[in-house]
Amino acid sequence: MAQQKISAPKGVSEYAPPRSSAFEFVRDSLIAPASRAGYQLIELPVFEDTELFKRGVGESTDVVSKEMYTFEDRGGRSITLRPEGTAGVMRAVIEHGLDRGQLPVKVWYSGQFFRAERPQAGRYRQFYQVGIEAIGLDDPAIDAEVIAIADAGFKALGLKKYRLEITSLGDLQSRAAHRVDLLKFISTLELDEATAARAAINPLRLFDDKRDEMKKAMQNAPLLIDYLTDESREHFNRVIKYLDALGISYVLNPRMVRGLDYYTGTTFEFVHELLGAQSGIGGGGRYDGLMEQLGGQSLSGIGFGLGVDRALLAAEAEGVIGSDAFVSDLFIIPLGDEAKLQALTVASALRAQGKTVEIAFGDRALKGAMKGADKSGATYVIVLGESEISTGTVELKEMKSGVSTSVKIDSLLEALEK
RNA sequence: GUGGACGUAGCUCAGCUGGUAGAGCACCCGGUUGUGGUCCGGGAUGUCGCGGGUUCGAGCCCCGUCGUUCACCCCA
Repeated sequence: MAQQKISAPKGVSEYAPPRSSAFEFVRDSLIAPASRAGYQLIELPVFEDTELFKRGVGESTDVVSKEMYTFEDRGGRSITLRPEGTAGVMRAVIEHGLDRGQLPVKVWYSGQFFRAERPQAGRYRQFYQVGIEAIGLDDPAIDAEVIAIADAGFKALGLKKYRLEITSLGDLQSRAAHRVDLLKFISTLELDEATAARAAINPLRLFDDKRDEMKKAMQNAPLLIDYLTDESREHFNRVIKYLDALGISYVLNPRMVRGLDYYTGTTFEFVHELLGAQSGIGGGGRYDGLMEQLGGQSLSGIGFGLGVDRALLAAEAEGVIGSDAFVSDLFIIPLGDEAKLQALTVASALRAQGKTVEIAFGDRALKGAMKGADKSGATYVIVLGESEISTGTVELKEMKSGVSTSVKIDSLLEALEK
């Protein structure tokens, strides 16, 4: 009796072969530059105390107020599936006293995150991000380095059609001054109910409105960048100077808005041109008050998160995804029971030496097995039957040329390495 | 969360004004006994997303539901 099929929960992204190898390539390419810059892996739980995100990310944010997967565990604790990476990293850094050692603390992470949004292409309820955090250094040079690492990841992937947008959100003083004038400006606007509600929660949000009439209305709104304190301005100017020196191109976007409360100072976003509405492939910035907010010492920090799913979509859209499909070195076709045993032995020995070896089990006809070998893209094929076993010699066939040479089974390794 | 589009074999899709489903690709087998890619021949496959309704009769019409997708929103 056929049972009813069970399908994946709504809106999750998952990757099966052969696309999974593209996913793997994207994920690894994006994060590789981090370890080359001395960042070390930090592996964290996917669920945390709900309070961590409320306090870290901010209760007024959409992410926390309406997009979290929160539930009570069996001990009555409120648990939340992590919607982003930074808060968890800060929690762990404080908990393990990493900030008591040499600064900055430099870590990278990779994994899945969860947000209960309405799904569409590039926006999933479970999605993948890689990211880094550099904690405990105010130097604008680290800002530039962090941005350069993200940019290097996208470049390593082969992406071209994206841009880096950058601005500074300034410090508390800068934002307070700006907020007063911005609210004054907004009060002169006629807003519909939903928009007014958004403005009440975070007036900066109005800069993000996609509607033309709103864009026009906000044309003359006071910009935060014009309210930076001398210190914030100087910091930002130096970041820009370093980026120029690094040859990293960027667009200044003083209207950029970020959805997480902890951002301060340098803030940036990578936007891809071919992705439609979900075009942000990465973003990050400083979060100078976060650690203290979470009960740690008062250290600054900066980091980014890159969307692996979206970067994959972008790579596919640009047609730059490398065709590094799985290919084995040797494909063994055993004929008969005795040969299977022999094939297993030979394969184990070669695999122990680092060779990728596949065996055609299942007693397929030789023709079918050869077809399988061909499809697998294997470099070499051997047929293992009675005569081969008794003579200890096989015909090593190179699939591409069709040429085969006699090789002793014992010297297969050397033959493969030629 | 709001509004719109779509949902037919593993994949891409066709199916005229309602009459109980097809193509290409992929897959499997064979073309004389142990060597692939081309070619030729043959073959399997669908509760037409799901549930109701209208009708003598629905893949085609109506309602609901689930999923995907586009925009808003949000952001990776």
